Amino acid sequence: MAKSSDGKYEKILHAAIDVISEKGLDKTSISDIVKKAGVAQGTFYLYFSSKNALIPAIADNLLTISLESVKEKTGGKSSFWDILEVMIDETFRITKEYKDIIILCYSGLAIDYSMEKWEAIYQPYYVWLENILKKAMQRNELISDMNVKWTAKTIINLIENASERFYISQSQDDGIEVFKMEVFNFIKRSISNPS
Amino acid sequence: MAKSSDGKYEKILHAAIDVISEKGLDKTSISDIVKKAGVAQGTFYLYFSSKNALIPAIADNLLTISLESVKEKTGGKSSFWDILEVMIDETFRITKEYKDIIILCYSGLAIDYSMEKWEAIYQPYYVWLENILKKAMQRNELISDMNVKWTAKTIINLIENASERFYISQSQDDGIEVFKMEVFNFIKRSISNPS
Amino acid sequence: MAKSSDGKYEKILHAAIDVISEKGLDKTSISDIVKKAGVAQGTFYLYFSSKNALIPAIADNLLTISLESVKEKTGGKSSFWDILEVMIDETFRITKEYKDIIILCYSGLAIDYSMEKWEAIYQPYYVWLENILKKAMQRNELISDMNVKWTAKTIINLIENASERFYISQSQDDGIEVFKMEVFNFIKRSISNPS
Amino acid sequence: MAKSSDGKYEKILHAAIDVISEKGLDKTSISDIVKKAGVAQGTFYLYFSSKNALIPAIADNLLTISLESVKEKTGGKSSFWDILEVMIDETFRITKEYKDIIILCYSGLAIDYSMEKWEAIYQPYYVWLENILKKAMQRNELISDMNVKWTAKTIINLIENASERFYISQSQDDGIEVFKMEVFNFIKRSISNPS
DNA sequence: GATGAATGAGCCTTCATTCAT
DNA sequence: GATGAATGAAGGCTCATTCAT
Repeated sequence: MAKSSDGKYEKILHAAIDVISEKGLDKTSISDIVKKAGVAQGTFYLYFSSKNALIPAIADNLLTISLESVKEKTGGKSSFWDILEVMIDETFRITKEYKDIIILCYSGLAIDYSMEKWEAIYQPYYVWLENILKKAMQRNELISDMNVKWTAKTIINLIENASERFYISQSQDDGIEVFKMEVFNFIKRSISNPS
Repeated sequence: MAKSSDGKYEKILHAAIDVISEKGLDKTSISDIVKKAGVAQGTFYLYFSSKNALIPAIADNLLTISLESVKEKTGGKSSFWDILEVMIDETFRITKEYKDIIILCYSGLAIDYSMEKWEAIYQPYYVWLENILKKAMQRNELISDMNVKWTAKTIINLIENASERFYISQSQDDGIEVFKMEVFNFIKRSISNPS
Repeated sequence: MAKSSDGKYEKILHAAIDVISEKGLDKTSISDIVKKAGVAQGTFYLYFSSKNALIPAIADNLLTISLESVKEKTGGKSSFWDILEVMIDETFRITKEYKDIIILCYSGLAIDYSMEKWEAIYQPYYVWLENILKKAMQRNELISDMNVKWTAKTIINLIENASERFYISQSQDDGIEVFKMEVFNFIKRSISNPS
Repeated sequence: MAKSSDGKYEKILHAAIDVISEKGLDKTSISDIVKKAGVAQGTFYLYFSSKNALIPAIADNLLTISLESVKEKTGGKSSFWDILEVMIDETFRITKEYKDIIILCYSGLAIDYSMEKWEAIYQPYYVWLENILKKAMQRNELISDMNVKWTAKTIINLIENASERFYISQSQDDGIEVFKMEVFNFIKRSISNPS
């Protein structure tokens, strides 16, 4: 059930990630990608309809990696605050490691008014966190009057944005630990059950 | 007089905003811009070094408009919560009105790894809010153990991201008033002084 | 078969020679060349990296023609003086026929500081004449204390320059026969063995 | 009787020589030249009708310098062979010093089929050498059956070409002294009176 | 499915030249 | 004479896409 014969889909996808990370989306040509992937020019179009079709695939790939990593690291944990800590740690780690791909996703998804695709791609992450939140609410760890859907999205965004400010916008007024702690506390103050 | 410039910089800038909003950055050619601006092809390059040099200028222009609008609307207010409400209202309004430019800024600033420019452009907004926060802390409206710099950035981002999710990513699970209220409460719970 | 190349390289090269001979290098656009060659604009760049890359190819082509013609005409001759006469005749004939290309080579090779390429292109001609000179020395037709390498280059240059003065610089104080004879005698007086 | 007010003609000419020597003719814009000359864009056109009009002026300037230098150095000498030696030395020296300008003249004069201008520019040099040759013939230093006009041109060309091969085409099989000596002897064998 | 030579539309950019001041 | 902002034509080159093999 492989995507295709020789894993050419993956070859092209990873070559694209490599080259675009290095040269930026604009400066990267299909020619660069197929050269790196070791396939012919025309082969690209057997797997991707166009250059822009790459970006959702890349973004999806990145989010899948992130989510799996978070799921794995939070495997045994039940306390919401432990899970939140892992989410923060992992988001910072992944932002650092894949900052070039993240930039590419920003520039790429803005093309063609395809911003809505973000939401589709993030959907599994949102759903996962919604469930976490619900369980924590049942355990009275969190306040009860909370819009779970909205809060899940906001928390994910808040963490991601903080780490992007840190690693991409180079806004490093303080050390990374301060950054992480601020994120944690900002969220905790807002949604923990004071009981 | 009137020779130098003749407002050509502004003419080009606004023509660029118009055309790019309509067609998107990639599909817009310099030729489109100068035609709309009513200047010669070469004149463009007297004011902007390249096509990409437009984006920071556009972003800067947008933020200046936003900030001025917020400042004006909060003119007489002293309560932090009144100010926050204005910020939320204005951010949603501007996001709606200028959603195309915002998208363009996302994609444009991601090009050339010039993401750091965001921070420079936002600087005046950050500084303004930091001062607001400090005054509110002195009035005991807010908790005292707060990293003002970090919180200012986070609040601005949180509001913007929520409104972008609403208008751009079309994540309209709930009505706009719910969205706005969630933002307000999330922040309030996190930083208001419970005293 | 017939796919690869299909003689497109030659088509482009000869179209370039034709058009540039007629219009001059500066006034000739790639567009002119490909139109004449009957290939697409982009195809040009599959065979030549840039417009300037044409000139060495053209120069090489011209010298190959010249050398082959000289070799053929001197086929049966053994006397150095007969060979020299052929060289002079052929050089004058070719200069007349291809004066436009020669001018183009002068101007083209001067671009990009690629003058050294001249020497590489002339190498086969130099080597051929060096061998002729050596054999003539063994037959005692020529003086024995002669730097063969240097003399070969100088003789070739001397003939070419004279014919260029005649056809290109229009310095026709005297008839062509006088010109040719002067060249012949100048060289003969300098290197013939008086024995 | 200055060419113009502030020596702007000279300023532009020398700025042109400097910039073109450094960047090459093609890559040099009028803008570069006027910037270096410290005059306005439009001022250029008060002194030169176009960019190409520069080259004959530059070539003329170079030859005037060369000829004056040769004349000065041969001031007291009467022996033709002493004069020839000076000519060779000076030509090599000037070729080394001004190789970039010489290249520029090659490429520039080939434009617009203006090769004939070479001859006009060289005229004073030719005439000077013709007179030297005539006097030497009267002193029986040289053979008597010689086309003076043709020989003058050929000698000048032969020396120049040898030095260009040495410095520009980098054809340095032998040291410079060997090169110079070969030139001297080749000419001497050809035209000295054996008596 | 895989190839890669060929395509050709289109764009950014340069730069010689002009002209109102 | 001098200026330099403005012009706008022109062209080299790129590159996504196609299609015959």
